[in-house]
Amino acid sequence: MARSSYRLPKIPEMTIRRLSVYTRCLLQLEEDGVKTISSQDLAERFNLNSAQVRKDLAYFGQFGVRGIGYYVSGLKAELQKILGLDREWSVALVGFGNLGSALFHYKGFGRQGFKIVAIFDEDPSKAGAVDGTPILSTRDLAREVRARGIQIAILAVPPEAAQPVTDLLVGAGIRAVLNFAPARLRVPREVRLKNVDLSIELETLSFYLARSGR
Amino acid sequence: MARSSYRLPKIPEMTIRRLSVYTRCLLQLEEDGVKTISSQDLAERFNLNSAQVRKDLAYFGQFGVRGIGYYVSGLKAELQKILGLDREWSVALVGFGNLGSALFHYKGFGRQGFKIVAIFDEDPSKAGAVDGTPILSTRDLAREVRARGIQIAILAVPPEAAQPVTDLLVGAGIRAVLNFAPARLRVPREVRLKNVDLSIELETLSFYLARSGR
DNA sequence: TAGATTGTTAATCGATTAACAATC
DNA sequence: TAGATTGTTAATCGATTAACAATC
Repeated sequence: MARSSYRLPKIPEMTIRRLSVYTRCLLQLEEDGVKTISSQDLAERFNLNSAQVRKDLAYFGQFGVRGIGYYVSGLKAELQKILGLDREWSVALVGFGNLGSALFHYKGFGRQGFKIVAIFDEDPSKAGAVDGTPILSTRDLAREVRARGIQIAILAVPPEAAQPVTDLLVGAGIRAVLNFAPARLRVPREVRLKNVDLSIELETLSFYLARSGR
Repeated sequence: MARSSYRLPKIPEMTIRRLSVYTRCLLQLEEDGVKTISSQDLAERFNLNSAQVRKDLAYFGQFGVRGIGYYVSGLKAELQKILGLDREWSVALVGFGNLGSALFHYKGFGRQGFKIVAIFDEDPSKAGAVDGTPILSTRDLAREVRARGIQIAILAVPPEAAQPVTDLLVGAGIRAVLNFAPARLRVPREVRLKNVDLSIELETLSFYLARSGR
């Protein structure tokens, strides 16, 4: 029952976010035919410090060549591997109202290996399929999540449904939840939960406006 | 032309985000009829340190009573004022596709004084109104933003339209932009820009899953 | 080789937490 | 008054940045 006895070193969340930003930039650079890039050059594109770029990478290994910089496609591939973007993740979209449907059609997801393999909705009249993706009943959530080996759930249900649906997902062995419902969710520690809270984003903007006067 | 000669003290962004979280909690507590709350009690609800709660508040003044804690409705009112939630902000929703429409129907916004007073879309066939909110042509963006005193824009346009639309908004004197388009935008320093980047959120989840093994 | 740029250590900066005198 | 809890200072922790030897 003992877990692996050494701990994975803790990586700052901001480092992960930057890695994700670097990766996208490298993708673009590769398309543009750029072969190598220095930490200095990469940092400047995002108003970061070049030491920070190097340190972010150093958590995971040595990817550069002294005097040269980093080979764009080599580094891109390494970062994709680190971020788990070298494989496909099976994703469930739960809730197919306005927001769910918007997220489904959002191009950015599938692009990087996140594949929505099933959509779930309470409303049985929505059952069927969109663009080849089955729309199933929330009643079958647990069974289908297991059967389809779904690892990640995107939650776009009304706030009052969020916790019950999460409990079903957790019971079915989901490993990560990206929650858009304005509700605070409880999940066991082994499940990664990430909230996208639009109110907080708007309120931080509002703070700065209120602060700088009319 | 000189700006006010003293600088506003810099408040950490994380403090603002927590203030927003506290406010929502206080709203709930008030509804539940709770009269006072201690920093300890407030902190526990979010796994924070009580000193952090007190310090967050201390940036803005002294709101507590020694031996008692904080009066829920008093503190709520103070925080709302600090966050600019004691007034209405005029918001434009730009882009009325799937995502725009989802954001429009999202309940969370209007709740706290963010009023979508106009929707803009390229497609003239969408012109008209939803729930009493006018849908206007992006061609009239600058004029309408000025005429309606719109201060905040929510961007839900395709990535390639994001920068041109932003330029129009900036030209019309917008003060803050909440960007949902997967595009890196350039705005002058006096405009607050906040990106909601769904890919980064998903990729951080993916990182942790990839990391902890299958 | 000379120039460039990495990987890494040490210095700095900023945010979180502990501790406690002030005081309700 | 005794107990509780604030506001704030000082200690700690962690993340960013500067500096530089290693090396392509």
